[in-house]
Amino acid sequence: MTDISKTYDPKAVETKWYRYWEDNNLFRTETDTGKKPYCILMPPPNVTGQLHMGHALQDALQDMLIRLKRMQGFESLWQPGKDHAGIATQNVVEQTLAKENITRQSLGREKFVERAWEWKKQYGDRIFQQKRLLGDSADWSRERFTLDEGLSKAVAQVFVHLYEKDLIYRGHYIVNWCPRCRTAISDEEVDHKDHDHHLWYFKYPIAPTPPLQSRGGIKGGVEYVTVATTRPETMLGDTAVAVNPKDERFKHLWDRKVILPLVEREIPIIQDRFVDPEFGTGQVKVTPAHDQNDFEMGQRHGLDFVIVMDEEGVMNENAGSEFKGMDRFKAREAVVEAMRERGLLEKIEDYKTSIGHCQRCKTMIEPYQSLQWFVKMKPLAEPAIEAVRNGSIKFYPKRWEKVYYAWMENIRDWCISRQLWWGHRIPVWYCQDCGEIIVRVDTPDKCPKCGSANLKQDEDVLDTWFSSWLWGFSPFGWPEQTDALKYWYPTDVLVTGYDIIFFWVARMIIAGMEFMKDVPYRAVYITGMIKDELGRWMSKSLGNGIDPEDMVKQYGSDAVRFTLIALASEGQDIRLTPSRFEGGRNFANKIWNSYRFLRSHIDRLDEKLLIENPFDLPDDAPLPDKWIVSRLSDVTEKYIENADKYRLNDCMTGLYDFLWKEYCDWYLELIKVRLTPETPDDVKRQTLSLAVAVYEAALRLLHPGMPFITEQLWQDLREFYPDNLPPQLEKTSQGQPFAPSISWAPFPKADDFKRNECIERDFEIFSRNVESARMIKSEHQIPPRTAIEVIISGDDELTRDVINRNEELFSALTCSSSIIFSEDIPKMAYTCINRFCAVHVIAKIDTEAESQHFTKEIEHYKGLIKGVEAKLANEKFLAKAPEQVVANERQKLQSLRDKLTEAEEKLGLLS
RNA sequence: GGGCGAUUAGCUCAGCUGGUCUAGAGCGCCUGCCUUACAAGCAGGAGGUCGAUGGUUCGAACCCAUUAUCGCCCA
Repeated sequence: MTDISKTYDPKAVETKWYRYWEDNNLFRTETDTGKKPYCILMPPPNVTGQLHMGHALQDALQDMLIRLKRMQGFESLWQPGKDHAGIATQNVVEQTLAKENITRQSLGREKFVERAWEWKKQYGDRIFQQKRLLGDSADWSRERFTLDEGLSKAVAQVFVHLYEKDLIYRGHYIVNWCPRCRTAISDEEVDHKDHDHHLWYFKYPIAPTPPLQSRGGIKGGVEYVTVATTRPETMLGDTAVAVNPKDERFKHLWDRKVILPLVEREIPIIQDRFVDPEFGTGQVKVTPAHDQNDFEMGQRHGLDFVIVMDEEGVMNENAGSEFKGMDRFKAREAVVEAMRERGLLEKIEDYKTSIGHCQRCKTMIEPYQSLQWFVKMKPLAEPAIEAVRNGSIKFYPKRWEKVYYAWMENIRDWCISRQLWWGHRIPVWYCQDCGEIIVRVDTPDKCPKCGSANLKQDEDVLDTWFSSWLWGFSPFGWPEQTDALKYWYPTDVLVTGYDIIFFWVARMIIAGMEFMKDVPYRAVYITGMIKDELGRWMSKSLGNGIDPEDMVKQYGSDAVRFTLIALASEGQDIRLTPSRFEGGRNFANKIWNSYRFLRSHIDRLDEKLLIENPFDLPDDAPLPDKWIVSRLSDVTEKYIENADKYRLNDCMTGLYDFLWKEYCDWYLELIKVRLTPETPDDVKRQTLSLAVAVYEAALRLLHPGMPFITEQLWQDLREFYPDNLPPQLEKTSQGQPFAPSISWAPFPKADDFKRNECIERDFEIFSRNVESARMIKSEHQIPPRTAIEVIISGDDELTRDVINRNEELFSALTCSSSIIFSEDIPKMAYTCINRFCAVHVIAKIDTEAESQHFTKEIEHYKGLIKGVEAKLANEKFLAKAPEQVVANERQKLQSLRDKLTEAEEKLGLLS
């Protein structure tokens, strides 16, 4: 570091060191080092993904843990990977094609998939390049992609395994259908939102035979039932009307039929105990192919299933010629209108209801009957529940365990087939000749039953999460029993947000228990989510996102990381504004400048090498030295404790306070007394050796959270040591690929440094009294550099002893010419009482300077008063300005006059 | 309807097992300092009856009950 700039400039530093780390393979891991393994699985981002603040937060936390464990001597693997993101990627590629006026269908499946791979090759690495800007120390050489050959094999293997265990089945069921994505999605991918909606009441005429038994509801000779619905267009697919068998009101309708209007289909009236008599009229329409409850009712009563829409939500021929070809919402209006025209619309009520939307594209979900593949989850869930219950996996914060149980205990079957082209194609083949279903990992060439080669593979692909849920073991080569699998599994901690506990965390645990018979990780650290300053989610549509890459450019990566970690307390959401990163930047700058201070003093020494064991302090070492070492020990101990509990924010704020307040504000200020030109070089060297040693240890403590600046400064201070290495590194870098880096230096331990609570108490006595004296000076406008006489009273032996032994330091920090202990306090003295004693200050007042000061102040106030008076004398102002503004001006005038009077009085006293 | 979280200084938030909590930090504000590491800084200061009510306790921001407001998740 030839030229140390006055402010820290992260740009040059960050790219330089990231390249150094990668070039020297410092993040590479091996399975045969004899070290204990430590592993975090990086939640695989979508290939379509751009880095957002959530990644930045979670990566900062993960990287901090990974770097910490690496420094603590673990073989520390951060396993990276990407997710093929079926729907998202398919959408992006389709949009690209649309620009060339090509549709997916016109291109054909094979070509389309090729294009998707091309897209992935071209853009898929963007997010990992961005992650490098954050300083992520992942082992990139181990990167995996969910569509890679190995992982695809794992997916097929799992499918076959579950199918053979009868845990995967295929059937016609109601699924959540997204008409825009044109695929089924799972329950978890549906967001329910409350809407102000309507309830339409339709009258269905009762079929004339058998003869009328009751006179209820007869109008103009025709009898009706009235059903209420929130989705009028589905009435075209009604195949029954249902009433509750206990509902006495409708006993007369049993065994009757109604004529479904518009379609003119005769449908039965059935009795089903799941009908809620309170809903609408208590008579409900039944649309088995378009509603979950109705579907079940349809099965119970053997009703027809009439699908009235196609996969894009457009009415089909079953809806009748009047409605065929209409979009479902258009059809809704048309059906209502048609019913009105026929006099069959009884009324419309306002109604609040919850409507499902596709999480990805926000389109309203259509409950839709179709042929899909499902996983039976209940039997799989049981061991996963047990794993958390018996403590094999712990959640941080613990409350998320409840959420996990709630979902697991009410788990429903998982719809895993997707009507997409980009993804793992379902490993099922249908013999076109004999109808045999063949389920296997490798493509069969002929039917095992009839020998026919006329086989057709299932058209659908699997839910992307069907590969992600294997992420606990698939990156290590499963199903092969690789060294990596044996070494790293189970991993240590998963760090992720609460938004994917169901999607991913829970399912990963299920998969781990089923396929590895062990948990995939021992801890789950659930982070909060990043929100905007109003507490809203960041989203493209709101335009309230903060781009981490911009923030890194503006404030530096370390500043962004520090800020995010410091803000991340116990999984609380974080309200973020860009200005929050200033705190991190200022801290980085503080670290930088404290190094400038150390360096500039070392540069002034004739012999620049520092002594080797500055922590071995003699008993008569200065108080500040013993104190800072003790504080270092304490902050180290607390850091390690907090890191074990995933309270990483406390780790960071602890270091912040240590470095800024204790090291810089107190310790460095105190050693300045020993760094004057008059001090002999060997005293300076002694002093600086400890100052640098403490600083170097602090850099190591700080490195997991702020990797770049710490590497830069650590590399620079190597120069002060024999062999260009701080003493500790040599001891432990044996056997490692040798490139000196703080990222391989040993992480400090609390007992590397001597904790001394007596010294800390002494220091508190000292510092409290310094503060008292300073406060008096500040309160009474005594300029900092004006010498004062200090008298201390009410002290005890310890206080007197501490002050006496550190008189020189006390004088230096308070600019005092004398310190005496006395109970005889002159009347002129200013007094401040603290916990230990009373501090009195007698200042020699520089009358001339004070006079000048007050004269200046008086002029200043007079000028301001003149201005305000002029304003208040202006009639136009008084007439036109808002009342509040005028009142403010009056108030301002009064306070200025008060201040003027005060200043004039003080000036009077001086003369 | 069920569950969870939040409510502490003007703002954003810490406060872990009840006891140096006589409640802290950052930002903002006020006063004074360009003291040869740092004005992205230094030295001081003002500002809070910890959402409300009741209870447990020698002692409550913290535990319990009730309640209010806001947010999230599930149905």
